[in-house]
Amino acid sequence: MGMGRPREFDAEKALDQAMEVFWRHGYEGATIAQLTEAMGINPPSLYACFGNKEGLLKAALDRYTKLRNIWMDEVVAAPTARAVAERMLMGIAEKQTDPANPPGCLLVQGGVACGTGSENVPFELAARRAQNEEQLRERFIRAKAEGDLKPSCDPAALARYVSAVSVGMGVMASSGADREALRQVASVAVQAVEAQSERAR
Amino acid sequence: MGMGRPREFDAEKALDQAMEVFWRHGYEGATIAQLTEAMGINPPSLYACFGNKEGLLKAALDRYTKLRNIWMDEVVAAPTARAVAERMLMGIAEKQTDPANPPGCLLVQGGVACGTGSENVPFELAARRAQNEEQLRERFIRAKAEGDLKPSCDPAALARYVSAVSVGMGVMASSGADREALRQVASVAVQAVEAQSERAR
DNA sequence: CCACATCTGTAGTGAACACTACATATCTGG
DNA sequence: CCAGATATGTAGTGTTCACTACAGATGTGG
Repeated sequence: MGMGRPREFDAEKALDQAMEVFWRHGYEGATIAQLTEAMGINPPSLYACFGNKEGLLKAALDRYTKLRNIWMDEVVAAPTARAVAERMLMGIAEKQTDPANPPGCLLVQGGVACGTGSENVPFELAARRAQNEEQLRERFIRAKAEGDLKPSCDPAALARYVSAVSVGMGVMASSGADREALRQVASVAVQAVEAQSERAR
Repeated sequence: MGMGRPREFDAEKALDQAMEVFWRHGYEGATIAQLTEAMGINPPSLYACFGNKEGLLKAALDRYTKLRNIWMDEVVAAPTARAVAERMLMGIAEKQTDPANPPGCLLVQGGVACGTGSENVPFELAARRAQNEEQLRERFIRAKAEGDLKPSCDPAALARYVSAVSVGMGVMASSGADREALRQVASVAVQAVEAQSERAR
């Protein structure tokens, strides 16, 4: 038996375009018409490939978080907790104002609140944000074990803090804050991590 | 000539209910049916009183920011920049996990990204968030003049930072973070303000 | 008590939405 | 080259959306 007609579009290129639409308009604000237009395909191809709108979002999130996790691996490779925080927040200041992408962060812009029928979308995004927080938490636990962070420091709280700042920066970026403004926020934020550090500065 | 039939509902009570719906579902996720049901009125009454959905949102935001500004006045009345930041962020930890309201902050949950036709809603929310940042900024400028903040400190950057943290906490709250988690974030965040303070601790 | 103005409830309106039926096209295995 | 399988494009489907026409109700000024 045959294998059927092959797909005529590149699923990853299409996902990149869908990602941008969700990023700019949010899950509910993005329409199938906008998505298919950006992806260069027709609705039946979208549904055959991704199931439904939510399936498309999840596929786009998979792609987004995959790239992001690679970057996070570099972030947590920094030598100290302070350096980790600085590398992360300064990097976020760059990324969230990169003109190649919509401003802000897809994991926030995708939707913090949704209407009936899409209630789990915000949870889906929160779960992916939690992954990054978890990476930070583990890194800070190690930092504490290494004597880099003070014995009184709570690594989980510190990870939550850095995660919260990055989310806040994302919202600011999406509402027009420029790169320099975000850098300033990052710069101040890092000082809280420094305050939790053993004098290594 | 007569003055017409008087309104049968309390506009402020109705606004409180509408506020909660927007808060929980966001601007786009909230439907007129949900809003009218929560407000206890029918669509024509809503449109006669508030113009349209966006007018209703603005009225709800007016009410929300009015109450919030009263609170912010108390916040900036704290004696030092550090105390201002602590009072604000700890207060936000309480408010954003108050079971009397939906979790998070209406100025964020209302919508950080919107679809075509509602593009100005995120700007509307951002403008109201900027009001609080402005209040903080002025307070920190004063703190610097008073020698409470270091001469090297940028009050605008510090205000942006505290504002960003509060937004980040709001997103965390809406995705399930409990009061204690937010308190921990606030506690860490304050240390960055402390680092900008002249030794008054 | 009458003219006028405004509110309220019922019952819709057209438009936009996510999603799909169906005919056609393009592949593989035999 | 044929049968089975999957993709594509056209053209819809029913549903839900924000919003409103209209008729009746309830007030005030003269």
